[in-house]
Amino acid sequence: MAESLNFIEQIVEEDIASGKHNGHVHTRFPPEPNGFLHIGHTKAICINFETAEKYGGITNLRFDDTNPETEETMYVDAIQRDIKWLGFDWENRLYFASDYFGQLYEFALQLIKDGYAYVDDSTPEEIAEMKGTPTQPGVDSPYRKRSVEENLKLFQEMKAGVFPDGSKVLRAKIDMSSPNMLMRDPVMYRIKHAGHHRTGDAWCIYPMYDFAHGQSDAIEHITHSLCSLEFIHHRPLYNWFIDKLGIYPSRQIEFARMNVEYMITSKRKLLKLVEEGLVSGWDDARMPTLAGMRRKGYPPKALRVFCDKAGVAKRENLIEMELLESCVRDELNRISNRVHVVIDPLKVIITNYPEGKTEEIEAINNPEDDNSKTRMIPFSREIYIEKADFMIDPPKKFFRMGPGRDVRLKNGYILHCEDYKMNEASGEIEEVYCTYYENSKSGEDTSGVRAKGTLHYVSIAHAKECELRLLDHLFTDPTPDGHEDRDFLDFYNKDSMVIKKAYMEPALDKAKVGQYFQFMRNAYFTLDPDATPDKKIFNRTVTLKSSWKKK
RNA sequence: UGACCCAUGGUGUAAUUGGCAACACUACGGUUUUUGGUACCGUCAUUCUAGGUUCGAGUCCUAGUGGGUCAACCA
Repeated sequence: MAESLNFIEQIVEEDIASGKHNGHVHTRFPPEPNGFLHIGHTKAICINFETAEKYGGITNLRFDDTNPETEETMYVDAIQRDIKWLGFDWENRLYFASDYFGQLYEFALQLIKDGYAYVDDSTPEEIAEMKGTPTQPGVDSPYRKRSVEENLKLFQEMKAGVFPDGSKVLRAKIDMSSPNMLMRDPVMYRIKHAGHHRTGDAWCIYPMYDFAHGQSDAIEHITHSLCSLEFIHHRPLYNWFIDKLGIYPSRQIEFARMNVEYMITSKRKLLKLVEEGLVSGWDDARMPTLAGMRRKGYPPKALRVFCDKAGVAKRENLIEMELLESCVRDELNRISNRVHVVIDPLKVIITNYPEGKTEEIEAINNPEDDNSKTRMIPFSREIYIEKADFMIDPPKKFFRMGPGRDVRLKNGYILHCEDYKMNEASGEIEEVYCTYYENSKSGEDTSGVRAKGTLHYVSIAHAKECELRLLDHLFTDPTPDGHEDRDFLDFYNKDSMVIKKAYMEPALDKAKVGQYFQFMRNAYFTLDPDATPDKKIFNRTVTLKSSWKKK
């Protein structure tokens, strides 16, 4: 049973088989530090780290920090924290493209000397004009024929800071009539008198992506440079620079980026959500960022499995949210402790239970875990159950509480519903009266009573209040930025976070950030960092599946 | 009036490289259950179209059709 390989793995295996790079596999993840990592990056991180690991190779973390105007140290820190949280390790191989500015400058000098680059004084508009269109060839810049000596002198002066921003650029001399727009003398260096987050004011010229990325790959001896499909047109240029410079032949391979329903990955749009206050920040639990998903309660393992299951290919794709949620539930089912929390309380009085009496009932924290510990749940005469778990006139398939019915309390007794009190004016049920079967306690049930349904509850006297943040899709449309005539904000889901008060069992008082809980029969939750010792706040990660449907 | 990439169920990915279309998610049935959860079982496709090569085509060839990408001193 040969396990099937994705197309990248096939290429890697062919390379290993042919002895290329002595069978070494060395990848890199190259984020630009101008935003938080999101679900799309997660995919790229997994592909880069996992393919290297699969073939005994290693992966570098390299910040592509060639644009001083948008990049910040804060993002550098956040990005590292997020990758570590996912569980990947770049060990001591943390690099910055800015570390190579000196080397890159030398490379540029080399190309100028070899007649492959020239300084252009044209304005951005003129350069765009001369570039032509996809269907019309471009024309040569009047500065294209400058001598090597003049180019060398001007480029050195650019570096020395004698020219203002935007007055000159260094361009590769390739082919202005190439059908590939990127080969029409692409800009290699531009002048920016701006402070850089790492190099400060040491430089006033900065390399463009195309003259930094491939060269950085080569410097680091990256064997397989895995990137998303939109860079496919850059590959000829990537190879052109490697060829003309005679440097390490890294190979660029493109895969289709992963799109997920109800999520957007445009940094510009994500930043807009933050800046307009539609979310509380990059780590808002509704954001498709790693920081946001962590806060929402998605376990890192679930995210990794999700990316693996989504697969790797070159075709456009839109992954259903259900697959992500399935992965999250699967992991959470395995690792989370079960607890009792009542959200919409209905008071139940157990009339034959002694007033003032309290019992502690032992409950298993996680039945899916053989090593699971237990905890004690208080039980007393007055409890809360969910409003939805009681009906005056229930249909036949309703297995919960109703007048005259028996129902099991999870980690408790079997109750027999005797009566209820209804508010005549509102029609709302205010209290329910039950009796309990004394010999029906969980674990030592000798009553012989068979109850079809099982409810969760909290003892009113022992329950504590907490706040729940019921999270839902940030957008009401699966592809909010996929409509030409509509702005993505038109689909902002106003109900993406609903705040509710709830009653929790006392054990939850010790909940910590990073722990996962299953609020039984309801959903998975995790503690939000906004919580204080006095006020517990839980984020709803994902609901439990339910085959019970109200008509 | 160009170049490049892509095309398999509702979704995503497979198919030993020419040999009866598989897996996962969803949906819908059912079994088990002190969570209407979990687990388990079952059901759901004439591989974009038309020709061609072949004993045999999702895989190869030709021509279409459809979708995506490329014209930032962003990455």
